[in-house]
Amino acid sequence: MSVPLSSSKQSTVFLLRLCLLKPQTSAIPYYPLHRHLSTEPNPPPQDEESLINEAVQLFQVLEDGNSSSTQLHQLLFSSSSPSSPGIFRQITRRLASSSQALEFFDYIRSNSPSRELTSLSFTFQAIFELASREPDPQNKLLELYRTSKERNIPLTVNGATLLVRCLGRAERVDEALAVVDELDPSLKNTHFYNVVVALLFRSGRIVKALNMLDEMLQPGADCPPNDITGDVVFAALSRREWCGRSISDKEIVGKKMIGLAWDVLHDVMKAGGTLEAASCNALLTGLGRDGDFERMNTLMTEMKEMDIQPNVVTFGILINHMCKSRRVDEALEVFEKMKGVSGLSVEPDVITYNTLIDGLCKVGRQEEGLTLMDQMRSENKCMPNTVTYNCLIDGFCKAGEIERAQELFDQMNKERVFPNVITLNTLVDGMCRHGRITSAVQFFDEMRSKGLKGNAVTFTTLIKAFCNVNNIDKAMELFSQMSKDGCSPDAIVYYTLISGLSQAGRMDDASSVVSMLKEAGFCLDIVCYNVLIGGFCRKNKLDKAYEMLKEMEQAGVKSDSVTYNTLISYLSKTGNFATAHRVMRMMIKDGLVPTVVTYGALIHAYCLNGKIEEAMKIFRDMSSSSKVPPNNVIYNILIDSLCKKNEVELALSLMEEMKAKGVSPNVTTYNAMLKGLRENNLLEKAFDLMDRMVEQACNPDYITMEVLTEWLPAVGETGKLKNFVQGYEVSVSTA
DNA sequence: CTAGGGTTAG
Repeated sequence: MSVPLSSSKQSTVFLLRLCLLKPQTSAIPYYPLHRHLSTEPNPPPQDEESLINEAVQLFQVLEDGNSSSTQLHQLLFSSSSPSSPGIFRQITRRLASSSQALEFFDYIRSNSPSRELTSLSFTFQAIFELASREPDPQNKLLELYRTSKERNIPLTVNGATLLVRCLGRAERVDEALAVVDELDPSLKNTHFYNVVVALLFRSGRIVKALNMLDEMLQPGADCPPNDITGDVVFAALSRREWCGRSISDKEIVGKKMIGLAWDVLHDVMKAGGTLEAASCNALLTGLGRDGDFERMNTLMTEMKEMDIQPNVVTFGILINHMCKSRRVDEALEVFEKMKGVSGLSVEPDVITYNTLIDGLCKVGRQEEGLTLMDQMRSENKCMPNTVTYNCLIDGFCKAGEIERAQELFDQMNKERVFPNVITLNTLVDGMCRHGRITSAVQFFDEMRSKGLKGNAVTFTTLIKAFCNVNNIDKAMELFSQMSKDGCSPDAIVYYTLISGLSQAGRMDDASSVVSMLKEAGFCLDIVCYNVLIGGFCRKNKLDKAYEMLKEMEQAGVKSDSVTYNTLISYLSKTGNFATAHRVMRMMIKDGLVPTVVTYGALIHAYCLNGKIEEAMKIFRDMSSSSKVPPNNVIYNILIDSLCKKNEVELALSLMEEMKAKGVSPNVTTYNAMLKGLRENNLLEKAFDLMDRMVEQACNPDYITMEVLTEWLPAVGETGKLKNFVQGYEVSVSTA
């Protein structure tokens, strides 16, 4: 039964479909729109049928030079000929080829100049249809499209649809979009929009696709979305990798998608449609991705009100997002609740457990994670899998308990839970981070011999580790090894290596890696440019740094505040203050705001150049304008410089100011201050600071200890030094 | 549900 629905109902159908993860039969009758969109006209009545056949035959012989033109003319254009509106289109459809059809079209036009435009449009559509079934349809259609424009024949919606679909298939998206713009907006129908939106999503033009969808949803528009539209949007929504977009774009688009889905779901609710947990789960996932806890909560409440049973996935989403925001105890509460509250219990599955175990490990509660693994076995006969072990191994690695991690690795092997590349990478990373690079490489080799190969992540981890210990040669060796191992480097591998080389001052090597990166088809991003600019500056190669800036401009990569700060820091450190200030003005002109780092760079450089008054001036400036309040790095620079200039009183007053403004001192602050106090033998002040350090649990470092052990015993204050050290031992034992 | 990346002032 096909009952025409009001447009609001039709959009409900769309909304409902949009919200369902799996297609389901809708409770609301669905009007088969496609029947109205079909390009097949109704079969002609019998008398017309014979007229059409006759005309087709006459036209074909006319081509051969016969003089049947009068006959044809009479058949088609005499006052007695029963020309129904679609008659020419019918004839055109039956001609042998699109080129013949075009001739026929011109024939009618020259014989019936008063022919109305719509009729001609439909006839031309028939030519498009013929061409689309012939060889090389894309070029033929484009050619015909040009012809139609030359002859001033407007497109029909189906003609346009055909063109868009055909061009889209040939990935000639821009040409397809030109067709879209060409079509009379009032002709656009649902089918047309569906084809266009699908094409836009497919070609990654998400924003444009969403705008199109908005057009469809406009109250006045006569093209309500149907289930196909829903399918198209859903396919796009679940496709996570929207390649080639920047993060901010992704966010905007994601928000718009979520917003659409949110409205959709609520329209369904208002319309009294039936919803399943799966629909809500899809939306919850999106909201979670957005970090929108508020609306997640609202939705959960609404689910309850509407008697929609949450399932294990629903709880999984909630638990996951609580864990991800480090609210593990709340996650555990939800976990307990799902198991047995108000009669309807939902059994946790291995994913639920893994999520929680990971959450616990990520906040350093890996022992509890281990307990939970035991619990899943015993309480739920739910066996741990590779992911379970990976989470726990990572937890113990991050805690520096590499042996425990290795024990878990052995245990999983014994239980025949097979390690995968993530297990490998997790252990390799853990070893590297805790100074066991050699073991990491050994383990990597061992696994490879057993058939577990590494991937780009493994190599990134090792390359970074070797760069960190300044073993650049080994890092480069690994980089060349990876291609030999049949593992192609991704952008992250290149970035890591470029950064390591730049940090090590090996700018020639860094440049050659940049060339390789480009050869591999990757691009430098802003961070990578900043890394390189910083590297060139440190090597005093300002010309190279400027080359990078030029290249950035050509590549359309905008400088950010880090870029400017890097330059300002270099310029001012080399005494080039005038240029530094000029660059700062450029920065502002460029729409960027000087940050605390910008001021820090200038202040530091003024201090280094002995211009402490200039430094103080900037410092007072930033304090008063207070848009950029000084942080402890700024104070540390000044305190250190003042102490070195023997202006200890001034330094002490800055420390008081820090206290008043709630900027916490750190070990660097205390070290600078204590050195200054030692120079002036201001013992009482030093004791005061030492007490403050203990109070604030600010751990002394080797510099602190050096200063104090050289100073206090020499002035007979060994007791104070002992107390100071003990203060930390006490706080360690109470912790 | 699990693994890897880089930058600027002390």
